[in-house]
Amino acid sequence: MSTASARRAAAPPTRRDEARALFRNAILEAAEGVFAEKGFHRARIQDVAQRARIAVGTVYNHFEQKEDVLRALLEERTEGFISQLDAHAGDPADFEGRLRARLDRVLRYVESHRAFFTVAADHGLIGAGSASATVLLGGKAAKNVARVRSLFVALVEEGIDAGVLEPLDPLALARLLGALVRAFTIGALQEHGDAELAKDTDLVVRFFLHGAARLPARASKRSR
Amino acid sequence: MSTASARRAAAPPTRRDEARALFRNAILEAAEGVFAEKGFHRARIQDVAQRARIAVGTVYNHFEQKEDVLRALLEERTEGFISQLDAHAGDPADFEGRLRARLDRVLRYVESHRAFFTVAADHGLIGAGSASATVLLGGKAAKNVARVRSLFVALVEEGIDAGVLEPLDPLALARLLGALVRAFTIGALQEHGDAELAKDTDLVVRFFLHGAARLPARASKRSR
Amino acid sequence: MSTASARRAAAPPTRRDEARALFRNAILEAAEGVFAEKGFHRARIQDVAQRARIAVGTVYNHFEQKEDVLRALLEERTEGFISQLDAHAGDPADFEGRLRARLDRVLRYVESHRAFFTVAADHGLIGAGSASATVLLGGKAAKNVARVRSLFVALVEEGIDAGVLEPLDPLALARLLGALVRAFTIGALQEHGDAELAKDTDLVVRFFLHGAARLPARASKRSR
Amino acid sequence: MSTASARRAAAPPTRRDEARALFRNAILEAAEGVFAEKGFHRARIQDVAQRARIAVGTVYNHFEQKEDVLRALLEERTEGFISQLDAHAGDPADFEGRLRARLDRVLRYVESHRAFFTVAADHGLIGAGSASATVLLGGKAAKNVARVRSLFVALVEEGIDAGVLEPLDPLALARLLGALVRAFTIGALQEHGDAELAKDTDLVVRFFLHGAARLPARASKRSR
DNA sequence: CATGAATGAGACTTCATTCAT
DNA sequence: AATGAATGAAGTCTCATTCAT
Repeated sequence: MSTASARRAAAPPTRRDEARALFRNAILEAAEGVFAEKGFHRARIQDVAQRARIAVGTVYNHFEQKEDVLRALLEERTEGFISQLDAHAGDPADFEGRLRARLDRVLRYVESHRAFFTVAADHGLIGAGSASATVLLGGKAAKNVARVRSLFVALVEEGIDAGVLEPLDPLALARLLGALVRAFTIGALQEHGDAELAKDTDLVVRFFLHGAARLPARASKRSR
Repeated sequence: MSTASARRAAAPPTRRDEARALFRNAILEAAEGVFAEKGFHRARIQDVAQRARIAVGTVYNHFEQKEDVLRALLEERTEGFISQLDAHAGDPADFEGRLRARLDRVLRYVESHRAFFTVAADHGLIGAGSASATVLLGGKAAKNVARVRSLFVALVEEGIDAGVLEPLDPLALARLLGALVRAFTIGALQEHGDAELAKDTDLVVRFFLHGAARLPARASKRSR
Repeated sequence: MSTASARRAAAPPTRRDEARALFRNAILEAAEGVFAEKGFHRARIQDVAQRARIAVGTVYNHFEQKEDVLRALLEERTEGFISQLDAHAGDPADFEGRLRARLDRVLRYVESHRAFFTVAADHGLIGAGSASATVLLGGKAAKNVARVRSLFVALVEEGIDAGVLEPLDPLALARLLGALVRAFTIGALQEHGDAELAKDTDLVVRFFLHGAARLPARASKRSR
Repeated sequence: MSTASARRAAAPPTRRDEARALFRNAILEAAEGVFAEKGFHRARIQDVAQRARIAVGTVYNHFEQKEDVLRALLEERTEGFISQLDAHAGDPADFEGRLRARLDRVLRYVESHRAFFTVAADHGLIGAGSASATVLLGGKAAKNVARVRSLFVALVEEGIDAGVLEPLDPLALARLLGALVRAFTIGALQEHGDAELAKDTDLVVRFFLHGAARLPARASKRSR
């Protein structure tokens, strides 16, 4: 996009580059709020501009179209989600521990970015997307969805390899996991806007591993 | 729902009533297709009229606003979903059997109404809805969502009472079940438009009851 | 465009067809005036609508884009110009007479459609067009220009065949004739908005045939 | 025209003046190209700046408005046209020779400034102008048009005085001459972008003096 | 009641112009 | 002065809704 910034990719960001980034960020943050409140279609560029305290035209200096704002928002912020879901250095060694650590991070992350994930829900970031979103964003969003999905797949494959998960179709397992995450993040937020998501990490792990059925009085229980 | 039919619930439908119903139905069916293809906002009343092979004005003789078409579509078609999810006369007596039967019906139903459920996904019928949909449909859709949710709750409570499910928070259990249904219907459809949903009934039941963890050669199995 | 009217191409125009034509005409007439006054780019669709005493949207029911209004105006009205320039039944037999009759009609026609030809001048109908017009109208206008030009060419070829014109390059002769027509119609109108064009027919013919040089007391005159 | 240069008409140009002139020139040249390609309205100041390899703001340091760039371009470059059309020191003494020499220069000049004259055509420099141009440029362009016209008038009056041209209305004769020049410059360029205009000088002179009619085998020819 | 053209509010987007650096 | 991002007025076009036939 910016020829200038491309030319000096290696150089330290100039003051001008920083200013650009500030505006860009302000726009995305404003858009996040407005889209979350009104939905993408009902949100006017003017609303976004107003909330960002800039002029309408300025939005168009940073994004070619309204849709591009949504796309950028999605792409930009998905990174955070993905990096939480990804393995971190200090994660426990055993699968269940790793799983819990990663889901815990994800739940906390979503909790602290409610507005964004309300928007994301509209546009198929996690689990199933919507028809209109698919039409709207075309293949662009698909990339993000695919990345998230492949992370889920990798995670369940890890579990299968560790002998913790039943060696079923990894796609089906990943779908289960994705559904759980979706349900206990976006789903929960939509039932109670102020839900504390992170407190359900254990439940999610439990549901994922053992489902809802009554657990027999297990030897494992005694050992606790 | 339909004021007209409610008013004369007892009286036999006149020819005029039938004609009205025909138009209404044609409109709803057309809308289902158009909404599924383009998303509600991108769909023009004219598109709906065209597909129904009627004039634009005629749509307005049956629905006050564009949104009413969506609402009616949602309300009308949700009935079917709910009645599949509801208990039927010949359902098995044991909880797992009942659960399987009911989920199987639901999966089949969704499979045979793909277009509608693509729309429904956009508007929060099952599991979590979207921000824009909530704004758009206001309290009207909430009622349907609530009905579906309470059916899920009732179902899991049945399972708890039967001693099959762990006596956890029924809302959490219901959310798990809803998430599974959503993932293996709408979620699956969006990954493969031509997915055969019903073949996954067993998987859904299994996931719901036992999760994804490796099942040990269990004593519980023998005891059956 | 109108499927309906196509379906009954042969049938007599319905009342609806007539209404369409009325609107279309009103729009074109309004556009003619507005474009002539302000130029195409400065003319707003709203100006056209206002002058036609209709709503903005109505313009768009008849023309897809603003440019289409200009195109239609050009195409539609060029017919008249061409039919005046074309041979008529009662035209004299000798070349000079025919030429005079045809030019006379053309001058009268332009005189009675000043506004249109002021617009046309902007867009290359007669003689040379403008850069912006070429960009603007693309190949569409080219067709009309070509038709007019070929009429001029045919006319001069007639003159050559009749032995009245020097057998020079017909394209050059046609360019001369076109230039004369342009100069004594649009050119004259732009010098004096209220010029009476038709009184210059003789001058145009004279210039075309004999140029501006002083005519000697010619033998040719005697020989008549 | 340039206030700065007028103020110090007598003083030698400082380095600063020269720098100004360089920028001004670069802008005008860029504008010439852009206007010719896209037409004035479609051309953005940014396009001009880009082609001149300067910033948008710089254009505004040299011209108050976009229209001023067009005006300056027209005024500045018209000088050249006029000075070619004007009498030069070494021009032949007889009228036809003078006429031919002057037209030849004009045709060559236009040929070597194609882009400009494509723009000029849009804005009424020679012969008839356009409605939008008249509105746009107001009285400013009129001055140039008037100058060119008066040159044509002076030229034909010379011819009348010399007894070479018929003593008709000089305005009409001038219009004829202008029309010919227009047709064989701009007109020709628009038919073939790469036309060699100068080779038609003889034709223009011939048409102007004797029109298109077949010339009798004249005694005058022998007498040369 | 069906029809489909008319209506006009509304929103995106463009781009001339300004201005802080 | 040069720069180029910010500004916001303005105009095109869309489409839900109305209404005369």
